Amino acid sequence: MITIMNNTPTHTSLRHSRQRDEILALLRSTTIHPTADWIYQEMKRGFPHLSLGTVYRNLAILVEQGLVRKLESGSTFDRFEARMEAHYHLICSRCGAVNDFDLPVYEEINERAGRMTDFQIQGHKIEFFGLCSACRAQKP
Amino acid sequence: MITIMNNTPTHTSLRHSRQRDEILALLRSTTIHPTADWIYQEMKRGFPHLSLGTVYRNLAILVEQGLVRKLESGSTFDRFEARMEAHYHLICSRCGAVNDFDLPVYEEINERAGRMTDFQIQGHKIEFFGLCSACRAQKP
DNA sequence: CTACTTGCAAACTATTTGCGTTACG
DNA sequence: CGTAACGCAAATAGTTTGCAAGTAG
Repeated sequence: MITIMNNTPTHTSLRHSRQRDEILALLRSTTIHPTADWIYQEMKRGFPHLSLGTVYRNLAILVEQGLVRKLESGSTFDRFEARMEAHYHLICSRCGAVNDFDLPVYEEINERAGRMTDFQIQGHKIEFFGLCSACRAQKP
Repeated sequence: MITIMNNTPTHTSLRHSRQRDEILALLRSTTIHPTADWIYQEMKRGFPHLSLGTVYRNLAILVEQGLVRKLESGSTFDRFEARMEAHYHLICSRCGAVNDFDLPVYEEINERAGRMTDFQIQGHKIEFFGLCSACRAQKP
């Protein structure tokens, strides 16, 4: 049996750096959908001279390589995740926390939508918003 | 029959200004989901000394009054709309154009989601992305 | 060796804010 | 009149970029 790899050449270098590997490892180790600055702060222990520019540059490369996804989480700053299968998100409208939300993905909705528009639909995104349990417990 | 108006006092002034009225009128007259800068450019004809700060300040007030909604459209800039009933959006992943998309709104999905999480769900947002007809026609 | 990557610092973009003046109600 | 709203300009915040030096392959 022959397996065909979908190794679309990414036009991006195959070179690694300890910094880039660590950013990916960090993103894979958490479900909090970190910001660039969170990653930066976290990594400064191991890389005392780390630059925020390096974090942003590597995040862009990882996104381009399809290893990381950027979330425009409805805040003033972006968040990132390394969980690449389709899934939805739950966003706390008070504290901004982002959780994965494993509602079954509506695959059919793209086709259904495609029949209703001249857009060529590529996908969809669902974000639920509400109050996380911590914020629900707090005073107004 | 007594109709109870849900006139929650908005804690926002009831005062008008020609600029604010015009911003709302502009937003109500279009379906393109304008940016603050688009509104600014558009209004400069009638208000030659208009300030971008004024546009932003009024947009914030209109949002607070529930007359306008801010869309974080997945770009570096925000877009605004005055169509306030629940509806979804279609976003061109090449040119960033935002269209309304009148797929019937899944009301039930909030309750269903609520049973699956300790978040107190307030609502959801669906964005479809793809290529608009103009971009589909273009060369890569 | 030779690019790709880094750290540093400056630049950029969208948005917000302080302040003295204008104008709506 | 009093105070919300204005225009102007400076300030923020998050992100991007130019450059000289470092480093992975």
